[in-house]
Amino acid sequence: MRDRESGYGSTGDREGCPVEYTLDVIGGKWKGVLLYHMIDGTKRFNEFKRICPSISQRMLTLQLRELEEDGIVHREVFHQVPPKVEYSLTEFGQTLTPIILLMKEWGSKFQQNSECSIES
Amino acid sequence: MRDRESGYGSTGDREGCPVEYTLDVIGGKWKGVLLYHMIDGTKRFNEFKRICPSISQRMLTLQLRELEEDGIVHREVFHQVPPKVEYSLTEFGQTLTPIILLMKEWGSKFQQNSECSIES
DNA sequence: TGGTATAGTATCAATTTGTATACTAAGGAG
DNA sequence: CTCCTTAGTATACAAATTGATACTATACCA
Repeated sequence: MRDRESGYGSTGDREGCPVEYTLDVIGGKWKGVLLYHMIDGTKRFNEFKRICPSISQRMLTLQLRELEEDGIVHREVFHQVPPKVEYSLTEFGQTLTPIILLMKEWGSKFQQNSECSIES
Repeated sequence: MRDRESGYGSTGDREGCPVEYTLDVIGGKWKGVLLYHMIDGTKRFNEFKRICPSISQRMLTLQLRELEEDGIVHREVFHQVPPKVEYSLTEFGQTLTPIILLMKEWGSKFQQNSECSIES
């Protein structure tokens, strides 16, 4: 598990914490998107690169590793040449799908430029 | 509305986008928490400071302003002395409550140290 | 005249996050 | 012998986010 230094004192001021905890797990810039793509099955490293080309290799690695550390994602290495690594949701990770899907619905519903949006 | 330069090309690789859009709106380090506390009614600036003392005054201002810019939160200034400013969810902001509540549920369920979570 | 309260700003420093580029390993193809 | 592939690391750097501290305005209260 990753470090979670919440910095809370012992004063019991943690009412907002569950939400904060959840956002800590899925709130990374790319995590929700990666999770979303794993809902419909296992994905390989380069598949992610193809699906979201705007994420750099380094960030992809880092975000996937954090998800792995949090027990959300299972990483399976196939010792082949060329190498093959598959990423999938763990059982624990699956418990997040309702949230992700709800976020997807909300996003589709309210995103203005739902089709093009590429400017100038 | 805030800038949203997604940096996507014109290749239509935006399947993950709704999730990304949603996270862009509520994914700020403190936004989910602030939203969560506004679900049960209007909050004043100092109430937020009391509820989550680990957020600095500056960040509180910034995050609330972003939520305001995104049309999620309504900010009402009362010209009194000492000043009073009330923050509440807009109608649009209310559409986010299912997500926030789901995140709260998930968080409460899986957070290890749940010693002092929600009162309710 | 000074202190209290609220809701902020302003400024700078530190931390976190992200990007770009080059590099590795290992086996097979040419 | 060199190039191709995949799934990364290593390094250097830039940008964005966050934090710490001090400061403002205004009216009331003593």
